[in-house]
Amino acid sequence: MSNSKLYKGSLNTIILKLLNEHDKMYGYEITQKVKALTKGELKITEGALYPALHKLEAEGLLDVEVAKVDNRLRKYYKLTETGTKETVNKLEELAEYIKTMQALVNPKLV
Amino acid sequence: MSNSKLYKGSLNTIILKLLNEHDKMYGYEITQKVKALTKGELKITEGALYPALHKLEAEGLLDVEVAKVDNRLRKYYKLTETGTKETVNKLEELAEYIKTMQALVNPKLV
DNA sequence: AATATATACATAATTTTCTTATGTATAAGA
DNA sequence: TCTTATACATAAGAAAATTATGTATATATT
Repeated sequence: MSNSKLYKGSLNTIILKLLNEHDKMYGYEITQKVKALTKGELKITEGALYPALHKLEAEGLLDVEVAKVDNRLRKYYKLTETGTKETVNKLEELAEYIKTMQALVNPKLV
Repeated sequence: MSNSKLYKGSLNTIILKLLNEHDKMYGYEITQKVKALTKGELKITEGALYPALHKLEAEGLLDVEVAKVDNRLRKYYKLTETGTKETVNKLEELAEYIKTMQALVNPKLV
């Protein structure tokens, strides 16, 4: 994912937020979108992404729809209602995380 | 550590930064300091903290000094020179992480 | 005096999340 | 023809945490 270990635990937040923005996306598209948005800083590996998508689907946060484009398989994922609610939670947690870490590394400013 | 998984991977950064601020600290003191600075948001568990301290020491980032206070053992940790350099790296990584995540969750602002 | 809580360390089993490696298959470009 | 891009998947292993224990002393409460 990156040389930094801080991204551990962030993958679900990233997936959910992207699906919240783009309605429906397929796995490979997510990897490319993340690469583009972060200017190459962050690369989502397939070994991390696909199991994560399967798990989110199993938990009922994502719905999947299979399509065939140019004779190739695509699995489009979209948020369920529960998934949309969970996205809000994840984003709140991210904001809280950033606030907390800033309190720790920059105690004078907080 | 917290209900949020985002803290996974942040523990070393937190330890190094606190030691950078406070010169020398012992394990239990670190747990209390984190609790206080984050107003209870973040609780470092012993099962995470002590192995992390041992590893940082084994990697040469921390020096340890044992003391007896009130007939109880304390292990004071302090940054080595390498540890101080690594603290700078970790803080840069944290800043980069926050920047990257903001690009992902708030693409319009970036 | 007895009991609970706080201080202070430690580790072992398990879980979660990721990396690395590998596999299949089609399309497009050099 | 061969490499790169597209598109999925999983398995083995590593890393970092959780949860559960364990030891021991000091202090506060009942």
